[in-house]
Amino acid sequence: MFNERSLTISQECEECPIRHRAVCARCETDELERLEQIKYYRKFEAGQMVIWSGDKMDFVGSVVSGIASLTQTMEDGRTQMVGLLLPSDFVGRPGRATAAYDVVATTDLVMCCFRKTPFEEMMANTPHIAQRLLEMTLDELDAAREWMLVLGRKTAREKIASLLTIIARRDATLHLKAGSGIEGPIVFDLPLTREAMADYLGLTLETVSRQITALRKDGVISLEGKRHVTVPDMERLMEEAGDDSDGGLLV
Amino acid sequence: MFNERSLTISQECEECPIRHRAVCARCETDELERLEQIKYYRKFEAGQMVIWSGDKMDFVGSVVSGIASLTQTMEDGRTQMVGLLLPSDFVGRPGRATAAYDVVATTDLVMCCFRKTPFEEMMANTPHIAQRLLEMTLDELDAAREWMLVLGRKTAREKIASLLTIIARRDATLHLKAGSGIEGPIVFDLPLTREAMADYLGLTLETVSRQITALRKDGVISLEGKRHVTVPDMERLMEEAGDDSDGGLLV
DNA sequence: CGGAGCGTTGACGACCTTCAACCTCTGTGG
DNA sequence: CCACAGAGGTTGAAGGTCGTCAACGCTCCG
Repeated sequence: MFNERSLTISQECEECPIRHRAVCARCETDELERLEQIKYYRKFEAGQMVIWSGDKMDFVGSVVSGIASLTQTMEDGRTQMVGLLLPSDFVGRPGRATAAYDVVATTDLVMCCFRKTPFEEMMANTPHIAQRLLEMTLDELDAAREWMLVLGRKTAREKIASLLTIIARRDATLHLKAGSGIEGPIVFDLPLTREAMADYLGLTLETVSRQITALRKDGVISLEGKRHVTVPDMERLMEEAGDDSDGGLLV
Repeated sequence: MFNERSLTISQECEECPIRHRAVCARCETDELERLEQIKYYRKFEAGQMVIWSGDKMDFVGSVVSGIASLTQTMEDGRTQMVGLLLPSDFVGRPGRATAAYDVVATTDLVMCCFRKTPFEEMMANTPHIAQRLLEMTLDELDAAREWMLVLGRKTAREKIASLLTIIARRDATLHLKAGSGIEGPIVFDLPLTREAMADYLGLTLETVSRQITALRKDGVISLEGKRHVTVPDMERLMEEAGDDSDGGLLV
């Protein structure tokens, strides 16, 4: 296979699609210039490992495009996804030498990376970066806790509906920037295989498949192919997820 | 009942039991003096609500002694504990106006509080506080993700063993400060009711009770009363938890 | 064509929940 | 002083949800 890791991708920070949501969101022009000097891009193909748990982690970075997943694995092979990394999400922990989780490219993936030491130095004298990272970490903590409720207390059907809700909501905030209302059917593609969904939800892939079929038969969603989903009534889906229909706190 | 909230408790930061682990851990003497001016203590009795989810949250603070829990509740009453707050843990989110979770005093509780606005102002010009808060938040995120594996993939027996392991480990790091080895039996009291354990583990209280009985019958633990636990062989307990026996990353 | 990857469906059974009875301990009031 | 209620906990029986094992379909690709 062609190793794409070494590809050089040139991109100005000012035109970066994640400029205003990533760890650099609050940086001023001069700060951005310094970041620009130490950044480099890496590409991964779908399915490729980005980092192995326990390995030395000599870089940190942001997801620019594509999706990556954070997973934990037990000795006997049971695995649980503990995070879904979307564009602008941050990978790596300043101050820690080794990776705590496996990071896998779920789709083709582009990351904007910094070697750890220069980044940590910049963080020390650039409050804007540390502030933004704190904000992002607090958001992730909220998302993780939200997910604990899903894992601990929801039924298989509710779990699927919850996942679909999250993906639909994220897609909505991405696409319709203008406040074109949340009415009408919502359409999106599942970025995950049935197995990845199962790992996310603490289910087996068979149960995921069955519950998706059930939601389809009950008219909550409709499918074209395996991955293309239409949600005719978003409120209905959220009821199935067991959430308040007035929308969660998290975006 | 006697309302203990208004009690004044005087305590010097320098002599504070959580001085070196809490959000103020990195503060210099002068920074500590400023914190001392805006801090105040609050006491809660076991079972008392500290904050209701959705309520306006006009303070933040640290747990000084006792245990509090963070819980989420669904409309139909299902509840999931999403965090266990031990001494030195931080409560509240700078930058957010309302509480995202219920906070309940699980035992009698003392908190060191700051009104939110003055604290946020201090944070803005005291990097030591923001740095420490970032560190603590990253630790909490790790703990939450560890817990996602427990909730999503472990059996009831493994869940109980995991909880016991966490409590035992924490108790060990608290008590034997000198490196007196991790050999020999470990003894501690459960700070949670069976119901609270169930809420933490995503189980019913009956299942918790049955699995504790099973672990006792199998000699993994022994009990005096309902709450006093002896672990004769810590390694055995960790095997039951499904963890690597060589100890997790998290303390 | 054969195989791999992804997905669906069925049969069966284990694990856990649900519902219920009962126990112990503690504090309260007659 | 005892009765009683309530909280916390244990145990049993029955049933449902979801996991396991297996067969099969589809699409893509060498």
